[in-house]
Amino acid sequence: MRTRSALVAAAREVFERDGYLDARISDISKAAGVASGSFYTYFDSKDEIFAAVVEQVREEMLHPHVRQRTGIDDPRQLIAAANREYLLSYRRNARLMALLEQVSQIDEKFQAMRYERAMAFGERNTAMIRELQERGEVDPELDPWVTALALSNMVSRMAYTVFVQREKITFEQLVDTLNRLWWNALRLDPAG
Amino acid sequence: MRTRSALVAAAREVFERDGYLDARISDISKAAGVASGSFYTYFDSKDEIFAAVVEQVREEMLHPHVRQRTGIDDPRQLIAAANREYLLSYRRNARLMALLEQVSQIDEKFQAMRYERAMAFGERNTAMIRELQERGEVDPELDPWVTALALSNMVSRMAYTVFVQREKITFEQLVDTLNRLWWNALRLDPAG
Amino acid sequence: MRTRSALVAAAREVFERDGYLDARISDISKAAGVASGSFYTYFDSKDEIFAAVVEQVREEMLHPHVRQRTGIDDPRQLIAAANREYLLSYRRNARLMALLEQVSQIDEKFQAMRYERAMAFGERNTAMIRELQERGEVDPELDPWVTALALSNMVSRMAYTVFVQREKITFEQLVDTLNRLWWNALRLDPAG
Amino acid sequence: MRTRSALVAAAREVFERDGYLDARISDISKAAGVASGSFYTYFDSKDEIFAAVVEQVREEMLHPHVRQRTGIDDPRQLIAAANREYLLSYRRNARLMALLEQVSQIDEKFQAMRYERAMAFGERNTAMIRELQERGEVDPELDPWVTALALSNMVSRMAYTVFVQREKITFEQLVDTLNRLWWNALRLDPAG
DNA sequence: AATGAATGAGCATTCATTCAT
DNA sequence: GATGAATGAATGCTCATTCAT
Repeated sequence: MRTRSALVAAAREVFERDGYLDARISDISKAAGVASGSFYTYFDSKDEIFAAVVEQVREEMLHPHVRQRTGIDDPRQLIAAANREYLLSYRRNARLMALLEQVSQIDEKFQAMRYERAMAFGERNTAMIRELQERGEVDPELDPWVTALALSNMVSRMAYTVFVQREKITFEQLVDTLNRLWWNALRLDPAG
Repeated sequence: MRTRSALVAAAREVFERDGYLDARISDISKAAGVASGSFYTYFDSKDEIFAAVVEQVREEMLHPHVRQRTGIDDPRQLIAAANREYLLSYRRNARLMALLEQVSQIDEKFQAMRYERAMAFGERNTAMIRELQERGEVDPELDPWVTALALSNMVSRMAYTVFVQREKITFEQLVDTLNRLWWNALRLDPAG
Repeated sequence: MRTRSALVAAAREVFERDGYLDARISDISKAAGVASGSFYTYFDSKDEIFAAVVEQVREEMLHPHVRQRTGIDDPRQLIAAANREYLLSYRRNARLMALLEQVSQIDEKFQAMRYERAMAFGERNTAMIRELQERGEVDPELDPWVTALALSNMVSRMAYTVFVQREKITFEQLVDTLNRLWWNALRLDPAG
Repeated sequence: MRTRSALVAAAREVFERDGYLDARISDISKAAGVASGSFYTYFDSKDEIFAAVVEQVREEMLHPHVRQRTGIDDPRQLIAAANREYLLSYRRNARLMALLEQVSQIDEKFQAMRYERAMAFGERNTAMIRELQERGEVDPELDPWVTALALSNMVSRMAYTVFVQREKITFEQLVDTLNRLWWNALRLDPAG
């Protein structure tokens, strides 16, 4: 099992350093300090170990930051909190997020994974928007599903632009603007 | 020159069918009905012929749609027109846009190309937003540059979601929601 | 015919610049300012045009320097004159001689050519040595044929060492030493 | 290591049979009875394995023939012994010497190698000639360095002529004539 | 005779995967 | 389980040669 862990850790390093395509299985084994053949005791292919890397990171991201919704009730503050959390997490794992973006363009399996993740986000937000519309706090003309997807995409794409492509925008500038855009877009009154 | 055209046409076919990575140069030659060596009379590498495909499509996109801004003055209508035009164009070339997205994750040269294109869009919109802020028609709290990038990203990402990932959203639903989100986000009053 | 001449001249340039192996037929045509296909109107292959280059140089070497033995009778002076002439000619055409050396290692046809040339030289010298032995002026213990070959090889190899490999030896130093070595080797008395 | 040895042995065979240029790496692998890819476990290129072949032969040539100078003091005998030893060794490895000659005309790396070897020989002989001149046993008019190079070249070139080009000269005839030519050339008196 | 685009055989090289130890 | 040498399929690229114009 130590070998397996070493391989996953090494794989993350190598993937982040060389990119998915240029990462050779022999490089991963070498970085893990094991023989090239040992790779196949635990994984069958490059995409399988990549999945393991992603899985490991997902666990890391969940464990220490299990923020149960801390009783925030104001929708504006709720949105702001969610955006900040997402952006912090993205920044923390920027290299891996870049990698995921890359791999999802190369391997269909991961394209599906990313898609599902986006949909999950979307659904959660859809529910929120719909509820707020029913409460009369949000522009009733907006289609909740399309709106949820669009705003989520806006945030994730900006995270990519700033943290991966290194567009020179400060973190606070980014969060602040995205929050305002969400609020405005939904016509969430500050009075809310 | 007939050979060159045949190669570019064949390349587009093969790229759209197999993806950039799986497209073999020999396949392109074969699809063009020329000898494998003929490829190298016109191109030096796969990315060079891909650039030619992109260039050709860009020309196609410019020619018949040279819409000089037809005297639209209302910012809401201006935004709506731009969104519609962009989405129509994206839908028309969806396969190629998907390809560009893929290749820009694989080849740094195209990553740069896409980045520059995004920046150009962004700058145009930044200027518009700044002007509208000065006229008092747009939320003055928004940072023009971050806002422009965010909203552009929102639109292009939704185009990808709908036309490439085939998320089931109708064209009118999409344009309509994106327009509203732009207007709301900027706090552009319907009154103009 | 102008095309043929242009090709031969261009071939010499290209061969001397790039070496036999790296010289491409298309380069020769380009250097001659003719289409690549035109090469085949006059030559069938690289070694054929190389033969033409060699032939042309051979003609150049004969024409202006037709030194009939100008009544030299002293064997020592005869040898000295032959050595000097050979070395001057070698120096004048050093690049081509290097090329010949190279090509004779690559193409059997030219190996045979060089061999025959060496034999011709050898035979002339064999006759001379035999005659001098009969006159009692040369060491009678020496085998005329082996001696002739050995001394010829000594001179031609030193020409290569000095004019091609650029070993730092002055021309006069070279001629002088080789002359003495010939004379000594044959035990040709200065008294004549 | 068995594979490496098999490759070097096979390479020597293939090189001697086909010549350096026509030897394909796949042929060498095939002759060694290993997969084509295995070649690259041990060598990076054709010239690298050629260097290994040369190295191996050099070792073979050194081991069994470590002739410490057996107290020969007479310069004539010393020269005779050196010539005989050189010619025997050349004859024993004639095919490889021919190959070296060929490759040194093709690959600059080996040209340099051959040149250095010739210089080493030359320097040893230069020292000997200078010493004999000081002792008054050798013609003082000869330049020691040019003489050493010339006589060395004479011997090595004759070895090539006889053992590679198969000029019909018996071994004893060859050694004997070359010895006399050395002695005469230096004016080394039989009296010692 | 001249052109030069088109041809396609030929070979080096990489690297995921296997398997005897 | 671990090893790592051996495997061999797969493909890009060059360039001498042809031939329709």
